[in-house]
Amino acid sequence: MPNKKAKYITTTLPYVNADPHIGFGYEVLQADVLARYYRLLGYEVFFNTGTDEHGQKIAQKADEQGVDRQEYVDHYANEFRKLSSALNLSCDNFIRTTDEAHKLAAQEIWRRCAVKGDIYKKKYSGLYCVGCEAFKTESDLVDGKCLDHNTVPELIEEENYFFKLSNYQEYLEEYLGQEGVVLPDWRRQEALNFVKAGLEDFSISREKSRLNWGIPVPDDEGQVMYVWFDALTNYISTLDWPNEEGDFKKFWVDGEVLQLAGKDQVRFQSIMWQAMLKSAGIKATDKVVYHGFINSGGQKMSKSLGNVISPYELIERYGTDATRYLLLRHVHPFDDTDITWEKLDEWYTANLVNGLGNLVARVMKMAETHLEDFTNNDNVIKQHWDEIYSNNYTNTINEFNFSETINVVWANIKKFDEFITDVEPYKLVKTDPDKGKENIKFLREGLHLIALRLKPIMPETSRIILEAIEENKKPDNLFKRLEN
RNA sequence: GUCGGCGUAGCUCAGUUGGUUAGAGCGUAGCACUCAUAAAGCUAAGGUCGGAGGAUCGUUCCCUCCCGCCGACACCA
Repeated sequence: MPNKKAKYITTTLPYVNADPHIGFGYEVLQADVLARYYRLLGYEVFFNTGTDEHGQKIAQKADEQGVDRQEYVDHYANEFRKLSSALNLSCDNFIRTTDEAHKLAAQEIWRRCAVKGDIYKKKYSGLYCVGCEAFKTESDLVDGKCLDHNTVPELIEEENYFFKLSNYQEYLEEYLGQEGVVLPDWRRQEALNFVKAGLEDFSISREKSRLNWGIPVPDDEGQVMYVWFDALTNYISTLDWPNEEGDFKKFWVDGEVLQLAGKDQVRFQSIMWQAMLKSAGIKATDKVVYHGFINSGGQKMSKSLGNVISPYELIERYGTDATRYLLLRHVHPFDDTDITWEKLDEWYTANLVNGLGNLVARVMKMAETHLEDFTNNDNVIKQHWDEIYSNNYTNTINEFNFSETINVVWANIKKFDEFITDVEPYKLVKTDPDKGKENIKFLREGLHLIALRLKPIMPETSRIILEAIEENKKPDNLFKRLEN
């Protein structure tokens, strides 16, 4: 399929100071569905994810645990890598910000911004809490004291590098003025308002004496980059930038660049990162899609509340594809969503066990019993290819409304269940074998359509169904009934 | 405080460029079927579309005010 723009898709990189969060699991699944879907349509795709491993909090955590910092991040990077395979992600690269190539890229983008005149050194004074080893803002303090340590922070002067975000006010207003660069659109308006209110320069380095777990600032022994400056660069270092040819050219420059992120990321992804790119003379991101947060029992998930639902727990209880289904269908693509084990169980049973699983069982049982074998219907599929991936199915994916996309598939399932009750092919096949078989064949083709549509969403389930159709054999139950 | 969003069946949400009986899925109750994972199908119950006022022949859908919830208003990755 010629002349199709390549597609670049990336998630944000989770900060490795905790176990994988379900919200990140959702984000990475969104990316995976898009990647698989675009590949299915013949696009060249680069799907990036990875881990963000520098910074104060990580150094602190590692030190607290008495673990070597590199070992600490190695451990967590591995945990996140495992999540990728546990969710059956089809990512093309898993980047770590401690990778050597990434470090060089971060330093190169720094240099380019510096050459442009957008980086300068400035004395910065702030309230520094020794206990936290961090600067505090007035809003962090209660009665002038640090909440965590109940101490009054010291006023400390530090010289840091700053990025001239103020240079990009006009540019960002123009960039954010374009419909489509941020989704949902009201977040774009928020970002635009933020920019219009006036932009201050941002500190992008820390004194090495205070924090040394970071990428060294080029040509300055005394400073390391502040994490976010380093981390944002991953989106292009993963494409082997600063090599301007190859993947970078194909996917970033000539391709369509899509980023996925949580709603707390707007300032970083759509403002700072876009200014950095502009400064370094690199094309802007085409679109950033922001999802909401996942809560549980009406509250933010937290260890102290004991309401944390982790992606691994979901996978353990329901399996990989069911977890993909549950998150992609029942988490709202843009707004916050509340989930509980009770609801998850309900959705699992109603839609997967009684819905998809049962339909596959009843159709394939009839096919196995009454049809001789599989008749290759590749031609039929080819004929209907556009139809299968069209209309609401495609429209909703293009709007990143995966929940609606899956609704389309489940509407198909409902239709076929109704058809079976209505036509009763299992009876018909006894009184009028030809007609009965014709109907069963029709159902099997319907299943084929459903399996194709499930490909990006539940790849393994899709594969099993397609295989069953090919072998004309009822497969083992797709989804086990929950015990209690 | 300023700006923005939301409040629709028990739950999660869709919807209306204002027009006869307001929708879906899940859940609940009943009927009925047996190909299937005691599943699927049909039917029903269940809503003053947050509240009050206004403009309109007419509004859940427009305007004003009020109540409630949420988000943005910069150094937390």
